[in-house]
Amino acid sequence: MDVKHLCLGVLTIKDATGYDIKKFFERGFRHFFVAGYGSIYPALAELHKEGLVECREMAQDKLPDKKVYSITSAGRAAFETALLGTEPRHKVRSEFLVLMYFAHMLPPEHVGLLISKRMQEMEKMLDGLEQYSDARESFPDHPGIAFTVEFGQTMLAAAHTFLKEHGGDLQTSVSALDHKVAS
Amino acid sequence: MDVKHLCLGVLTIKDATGYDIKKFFERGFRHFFVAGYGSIYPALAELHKEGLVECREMAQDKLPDKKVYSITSAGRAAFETALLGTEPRHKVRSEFLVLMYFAHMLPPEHVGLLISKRMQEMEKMLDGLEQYSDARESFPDHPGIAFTVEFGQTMLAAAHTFLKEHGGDLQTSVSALDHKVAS
DNA sequence: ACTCACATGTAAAGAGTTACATGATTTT
DNA sequence: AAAATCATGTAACTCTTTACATGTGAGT
Repeated sequence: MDVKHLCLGVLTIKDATGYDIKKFFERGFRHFFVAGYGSIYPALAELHKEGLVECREMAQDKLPDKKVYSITSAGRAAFETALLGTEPRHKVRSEFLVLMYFAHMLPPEHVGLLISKRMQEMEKMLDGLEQYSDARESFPDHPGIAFTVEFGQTMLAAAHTFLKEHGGDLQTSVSALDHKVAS
Repeated sequence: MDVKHLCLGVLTIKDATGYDIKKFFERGFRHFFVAGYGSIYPALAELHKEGLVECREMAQDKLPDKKVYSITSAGRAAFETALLGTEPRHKVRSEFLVLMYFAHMLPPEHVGLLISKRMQEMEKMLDGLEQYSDARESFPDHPGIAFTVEFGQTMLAAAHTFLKEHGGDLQTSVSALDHKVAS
């Protein structure tokens, strides 16, 4: 399941331009999949070459032409096959937690700053997901959308609470160590 | 913060072979950083070339020679610098959640299977973290270890609970859609 | 003045994964 | 008999990230 297939997946929901797809990613699944233009545009070009999507070019006033892609029936079939063969991985790569792991090697204030920054990011993501709070009604035949949104909300809330409750303690411990080293 | 720097980080805690480092990764930070031999061994070779680690070769009976690495003072300094310059990213890439997002395109039993598999994996990871339940006492000058372990336990528990409480609903919704399509 | 939204793309570099290659010992 | 543990490494492949390249219009 790479960016190419995910684009195909988005196109099963609605027609879209590369730009739209990026937006869609950012809103709906930023918390579990990230993709930039550098991978989306080449993916769409390839899908087109393979006949899995069609493309209508639309001229615009004072703006570059829009390329609206739609999925073909071959594309839909390919996506379904890909889904069935996808290994259900779930990988986290957190430089933030690496930093927390080695917090004892950082200035205590830096630790505090990192934690509050991370909390802010989480709040931003939670705000983004809030826009999907009506997913159950808006997408009655896509129950997975509400499911993943609620999953994301649950995870983000749990992480946020953890940092709020234990972040201070970590900073305190690091400070204490600092003083010991200094003495 | 790449595998190279993380290896350096592990070596600030204790001397280790490439094999040991992999073990260490698996136990202590599997929930937020993954690395295989294919990235660890080349990383150690480079660190050695750069003088950031030293290496003692130890012959063994009936087993290949062991290469035990230790960090040098230059290595320690390099790691501290790297830490201070590390962007606190936290990225999730979940094919599992992609599958859940598109659950309506999968056979309902498949959805159920995916969820229970994922829950089992989580249980395994929780078991792994349990071995670190005494981290606060075992590593009194590394408070970040207990912090990240508890963070991981919190996240895994929250995810597990979510799947337990809502996984069935998703499967039910998908089943209902299936019948509608069939009719 | 500056930043955000709209809109598409390329190219090089960087990083990690997977598969390959080898092989004895211990546990199940 | 099979699987896991111990132990090291290479090479090709795949994929993504980052930086570059260009430009208008609207809002603050």
